Amino acid sequence: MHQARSDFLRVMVERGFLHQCTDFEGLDALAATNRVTAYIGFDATADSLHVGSLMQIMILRWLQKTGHKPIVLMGGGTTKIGDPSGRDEARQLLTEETIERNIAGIRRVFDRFLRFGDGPDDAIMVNNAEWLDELRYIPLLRDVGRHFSVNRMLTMDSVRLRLEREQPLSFLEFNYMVLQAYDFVELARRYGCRLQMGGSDQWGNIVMGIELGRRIADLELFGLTTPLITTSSGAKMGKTAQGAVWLNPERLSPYDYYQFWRNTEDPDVGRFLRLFTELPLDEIARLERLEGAEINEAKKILAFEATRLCHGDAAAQAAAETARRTFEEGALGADLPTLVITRAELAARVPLYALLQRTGLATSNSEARRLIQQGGARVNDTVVSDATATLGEESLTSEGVIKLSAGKKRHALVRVT
RNA sequence: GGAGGGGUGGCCGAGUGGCUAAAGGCAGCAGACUGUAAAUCUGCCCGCGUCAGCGUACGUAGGUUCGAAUCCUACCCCCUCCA
Repeated sequence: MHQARSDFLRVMVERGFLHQCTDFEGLDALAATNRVTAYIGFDATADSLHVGSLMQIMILRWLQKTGHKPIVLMGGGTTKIGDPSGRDEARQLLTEETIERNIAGIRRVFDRFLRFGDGPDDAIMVNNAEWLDELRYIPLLRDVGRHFSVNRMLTMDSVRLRLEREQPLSFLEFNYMVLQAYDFVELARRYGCRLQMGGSDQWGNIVMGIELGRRIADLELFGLTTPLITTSSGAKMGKTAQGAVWLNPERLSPYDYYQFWRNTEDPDVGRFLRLFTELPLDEIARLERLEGAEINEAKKILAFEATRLCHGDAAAQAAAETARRTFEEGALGADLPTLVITRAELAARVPLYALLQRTGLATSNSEARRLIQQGGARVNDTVVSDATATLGEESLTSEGVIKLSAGKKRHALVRVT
């Protein structure tokens, strides 16, 4: 489609990050000759981000790699109010301390992907609470509010779709786009930020920011969005059995993160390699041509590279090695989730279902029992289908552990002290 | 402020006094088939319990009944229309 002159936009196009851009040629010309400062906003509702945000993280990374300056904007101000979307009555308001902690956790994720500092192309993280907290209503209405047309706002997708579906839309939420537009202008003033990026659902908000910048500060700003990413079977990406696929190791171990990518559906492999690894495009083209069982090689590379970016080389090696030993040799991998119990407890015999529950392979004893009855539970790779079975010291392997499995893919170890 | 409609299991959504731990769908788990993929078929899917047992559950709190998700009262929340 587009021929980009700038490294940054060329990467965006070639690797599939670009969905829409407000002025492709203009931005391209700017990025080809100047260092561009760009930002993406993130909520501070959890202490980590999940793969749903990974595209956004990757474009900030590419931005930096191609010589530009990324700003990570934390929505500390907006989070304080609480996102009013949906019909969910129990949205608890986050306290200031929680938000602080969340921002700190998210910062650790970004530290893996970006280089922060004071240099011209070092990334910075800023919190919109810095300016939103101090806004005064009347001045805001006079200076900013008068540039927004309600008629226009009502036609924006985010609002229109809600109204058409007769779903509630609070005034607070209606104002989100005003605040977000204001953020962009504030970042432009403070840091010379010229570009806002985001998911395709942010298009309307981004455009509002650009218009506001032109009206109140005579700024020429740009916007760029990424496509909404789903798996080829249509599922929203980033959900798994246990919940969201988190990017920090306290929430999801590097091994599980590796497994998430390892289990990518065939048709997604090429696309994911382009988006979530930094392998050269010709190498990716080669990998995605693999067919049948051979595509598993490509999935291993995807899993390894994606894990490396997020958790570092050592963790990725360990995860890959554990996966290899567990799946290809049927042996034990050191990285598997491990439960430690005392030798005395084991000697007194422990029900299998209890161990399954305690290792996290089942969420309750009932679920563990069902698992056993359905033939999905294995002890040291032998199926055990008696729901009343107990384990004792005889189950310890020569390595001094018990390997428990739930189905073919989920494994855990029990060790004694 | 007035009138009407509604709050059911992770989500959607049936259910108007016992047969309801609650139809159906989605999501999820396991088995079969495979390539740690997809699709398909089968079983499971509140908790505790070595079965058929018990405990909780249909917005919240009470009440009526031998018996309530279903009836009554109060409260909370949501939606629509009117003012």
